[in-house]
Amino acid sequence: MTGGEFIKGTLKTIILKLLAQNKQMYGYEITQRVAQLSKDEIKLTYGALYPTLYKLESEGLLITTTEIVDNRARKYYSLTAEGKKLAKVKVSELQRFTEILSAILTDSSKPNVTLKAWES
Amino acid sequence: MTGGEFIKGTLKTIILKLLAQNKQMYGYEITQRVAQLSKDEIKLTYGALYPTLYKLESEGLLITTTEIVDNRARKYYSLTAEGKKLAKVKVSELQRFTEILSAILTDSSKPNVTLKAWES
DNA sequence: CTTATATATTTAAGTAAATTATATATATAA
DNA sequence: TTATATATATAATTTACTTAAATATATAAG
Repeated sequence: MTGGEFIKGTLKTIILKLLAQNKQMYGYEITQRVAQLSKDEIKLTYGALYPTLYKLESEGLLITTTEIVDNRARKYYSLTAEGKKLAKVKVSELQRFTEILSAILTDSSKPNVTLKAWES
Repeated sequence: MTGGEFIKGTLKTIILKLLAQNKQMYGYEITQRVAQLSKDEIKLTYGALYPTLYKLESEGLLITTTEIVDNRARKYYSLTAEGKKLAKVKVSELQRFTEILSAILTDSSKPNVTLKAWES
């Protein structure tokens, strides 16, 4: 993923979220969708995307079906029941995280003089 | 950082933000402040925190001063001019990123049938 | 007085997750 | 025929964490 080093832990969850919404998507499509939703500010790299998809597959969270489109094999990914469950959990965790992060970034308060535990 | 694998690329920016706001803080204080602001949902690990502080120092983004408090050395960190500049940039980049991420996570639209570039 | 908990910093080892780069292949546009 | 778009795969490298352990002092609790 490119366009900010911030993506780091979030790729798996982003993929789960998109697949939870679309039933089936192929790799390239996922990169285009993220680009679109982010107004080109986030570009997934294939070197990150495909290994992550294989990992999710190996964990039983998604399954693949291959179709021939325009004479080329296209691999579609869709969530298993387990994948759907995890998607919900991960999406809500990440949403919570963005809220906290946002709160930290917009906070303007100063810490109180740090009291020792036994002073409080 | 613990309490979510989502932190990954964000620690440096969080530190810069807190120091931009407080002129000087010490390592332990930073962990407590993040815990407080996140209602204990994010706990920085020292293994992540201190190496990041040293890296920021080696990059000229902050300087340290040591004070003796309660008979123990305490190392205070504060931003250099360059650190302050970078803090602004990074905080606004990360804010933008959280907005995009939040948009992706809450989006409920389906992609159009993917048009080929030459079809659009 | 001994133990547990809190305060405070440091650093090594291991792992996970990305980036970068490369390879392969077909289709359409210029 | 060259460039760009579509599409997947994977190796090598780098970065950034987690986990764990070491060190040291202070206060609280029993």
